[in-house]
Amino acid sequence: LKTPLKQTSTSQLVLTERQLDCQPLTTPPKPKETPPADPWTPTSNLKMLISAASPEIRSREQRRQLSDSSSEVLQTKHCLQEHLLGDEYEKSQPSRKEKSLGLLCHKFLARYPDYPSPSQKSYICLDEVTEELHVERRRIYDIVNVLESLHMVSRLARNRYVWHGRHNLPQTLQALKKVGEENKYIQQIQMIKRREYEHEFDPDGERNEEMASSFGSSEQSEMSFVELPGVEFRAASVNGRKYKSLRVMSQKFVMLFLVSTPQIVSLEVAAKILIGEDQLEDLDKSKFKTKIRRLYDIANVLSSLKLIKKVHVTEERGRKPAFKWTGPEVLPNTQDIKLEATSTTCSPPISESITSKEQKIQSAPTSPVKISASMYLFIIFVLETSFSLFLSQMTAEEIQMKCALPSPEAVPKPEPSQQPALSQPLGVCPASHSSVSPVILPHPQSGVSYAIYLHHSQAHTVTTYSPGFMLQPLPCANVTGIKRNNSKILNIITTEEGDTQRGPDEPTKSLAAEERPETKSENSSQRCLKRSQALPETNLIKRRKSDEESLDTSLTFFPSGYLIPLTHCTHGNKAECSTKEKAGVCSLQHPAYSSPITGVIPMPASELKTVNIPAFHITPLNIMLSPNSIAAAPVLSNSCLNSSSTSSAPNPSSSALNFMLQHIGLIPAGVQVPANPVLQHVPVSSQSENISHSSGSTNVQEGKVIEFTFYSPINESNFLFSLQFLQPKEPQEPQAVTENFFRTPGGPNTEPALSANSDDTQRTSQGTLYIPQRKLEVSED
DNA sequence: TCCTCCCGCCAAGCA
DNA sequence: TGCTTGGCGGGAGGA
Repeated sequence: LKTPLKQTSTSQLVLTERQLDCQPLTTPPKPKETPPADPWTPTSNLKMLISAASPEIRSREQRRQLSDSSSEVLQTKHCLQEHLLGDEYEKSQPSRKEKSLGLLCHKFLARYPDYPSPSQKSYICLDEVTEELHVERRRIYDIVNVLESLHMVSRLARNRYVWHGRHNLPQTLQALKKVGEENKYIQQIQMIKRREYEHEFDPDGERNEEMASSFGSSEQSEMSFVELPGVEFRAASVNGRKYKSLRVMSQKFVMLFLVSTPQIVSLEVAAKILIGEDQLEDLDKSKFKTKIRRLYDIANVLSSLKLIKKVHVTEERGRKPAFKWTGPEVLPNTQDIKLEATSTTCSPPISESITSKEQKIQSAPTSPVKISASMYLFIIFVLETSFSLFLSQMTAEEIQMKCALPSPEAVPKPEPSQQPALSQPLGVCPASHSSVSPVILPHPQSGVSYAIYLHHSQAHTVTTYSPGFMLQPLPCANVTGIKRNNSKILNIITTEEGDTQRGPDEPTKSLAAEERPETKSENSSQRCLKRSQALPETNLIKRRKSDEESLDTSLTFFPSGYLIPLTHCTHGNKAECSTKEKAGVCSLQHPAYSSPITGVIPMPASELKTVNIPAFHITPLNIMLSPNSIAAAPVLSNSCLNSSSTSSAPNPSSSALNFMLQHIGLIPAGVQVPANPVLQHVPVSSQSENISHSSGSTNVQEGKVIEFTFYSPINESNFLFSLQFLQPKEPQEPQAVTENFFRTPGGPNTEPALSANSDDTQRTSQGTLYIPQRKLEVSED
């Protein structure tokens, strides 16, 4: 059926006319025909626009006065319309825009005070509303559902609602933010954005598989309506349709804003997340369009409430509609504040619960010293990505030859008595999971947990830690020096937080106290790989898969790798080293020293053909971790990097970069920096000063470099990073790319200085992030 | 042409 | 059983 064409007949309101013409009506017939007091006319809508633009006149009484005073004018206009010709009259009809849900919502809101007196409840009768506003019930439901999602109204009975106004709004937003964090919307947003990029270069990529992985726990996390205590939810068909309800969609939409930084959400991303939670596999176009439609409905109401505002995010691929949160800032609740205060005044015991720890971290987003949880996640991600890329592009032989690492047999096993004082010798762990034991590293803010697969022989050292917070920094070891290549890789795979979804054979539930069985089936490894796909980029997975043939099969199931210097961890025995290790991957050069960590993101030569200028690199270079730092970093020595030459040039990991930039506030959430570098001169944004979680050492040097220190809540160490905005003035040879890659504070290819501070409280790691200079803008309509 | 979203069908669910 | 509620998608109007 088509939308009824506009009628050109005479006098009455368009809507009234339409209602009379169109049978049957969903709206019950009016008991009596009364002259419209506030009809849909351009004048009335102009009135609404004016009132909407002026909050002062938004009170109910003033509105009604306006309406009354203009009624005569309106009637006169109607008389004029009666004498107009059909075309003219049609032109005089309210345009589509004037009948928008947003304007209707304005009218609806004008009927009730923002903050009604608690003693005097306002009731909403739908029949009255539809009558007075001259709209169909269906439209009122749209409005009421969104208002109900914010607990501005609640349903009393059929046709009857209670108006709460904005009294509950702060509480509601706080609750929604909390739920949004628990549902890991940050990660989902990042995942979608990342995938968008990858899809550009890999349209046939295995997106669904990765998405499914990233939304793996969505069924579990899929929540119904978020209620507030004291605000009862009595939706009529709540049980049957709650998952698709506009109410729930509205709440989720709001959550996306509340957890995003900056608080800009594009419709596309929101729709994908909402679809992803419903049914990922059927990610078809019609479903997407439907979600977008609903989001427009919701956005119109939220805009009327002045909670969001439409903007456009301009990126490389064009202009995208998005919405920016303009509502009240949602502060941590009192419990979080209390936790924060506690954490700053005394050292919490090691056995402090994860939840408390997370809350503490979450509650200090603007701490001048501590890193935000997002930043922490970013570090994990960058390092993971770096190493994944590295792994995916170097065959075992290459690793062996280029790194020229001694075989594990050549490495003397340290005496057990020495181990506590020694930093953890690290290397590439054999991919065979038979020798690894998992622990969970919970991500503080958004809930993604990292399952860290320790070597079997290492697991026991972890069990000495508090099970409540499994990874704890140990007293600083006596560091006498740091050399490269002393690495033992611990596998880290990302998992969704919900342990309940794991099978009984899946080990991460056991936290640190459990050891992994010595033997682990290949299927388990594959499951690990699958879960690991939640974070690595799709093309990485593909590349990794394509490289399986060239890699030892033991690497096939090597989801990702981290170098985690764990003091007190014994290095694995020889039996734990697979053939891969024998090939030099899991070799230990100097067991007595901790590992300086240097990362690289190789770029295949094929990409260099089209990307001949290294606009940016994300290179956690020369990350020097104190031996007692429990941190993650990609494993690759400078010597490896240098010898990589042109065959393994850096790959700009745009996803990681975007993650980084967005979470330090340099670019909006809806903006992506593409992988293809386009060099534009953009001075370092003043936003760089808004790195609220940076330390006092943050500074901008000549508008080109930002250094910031962040604090790892897990190992309680500081990391020093610098963002360098590069503007190459001339194309560089691939070799130059490689050279730049190794830039360190001391210059290219310099030996990283030992940065472990003598003061234990200032243990520092360093890295350099090369950021492209790009133009990114958010425009408002 | 694409974006925006009005409009009303019709099924689920309630009284 | 009639009415309420609301998912859904066609397609109109606007940019």
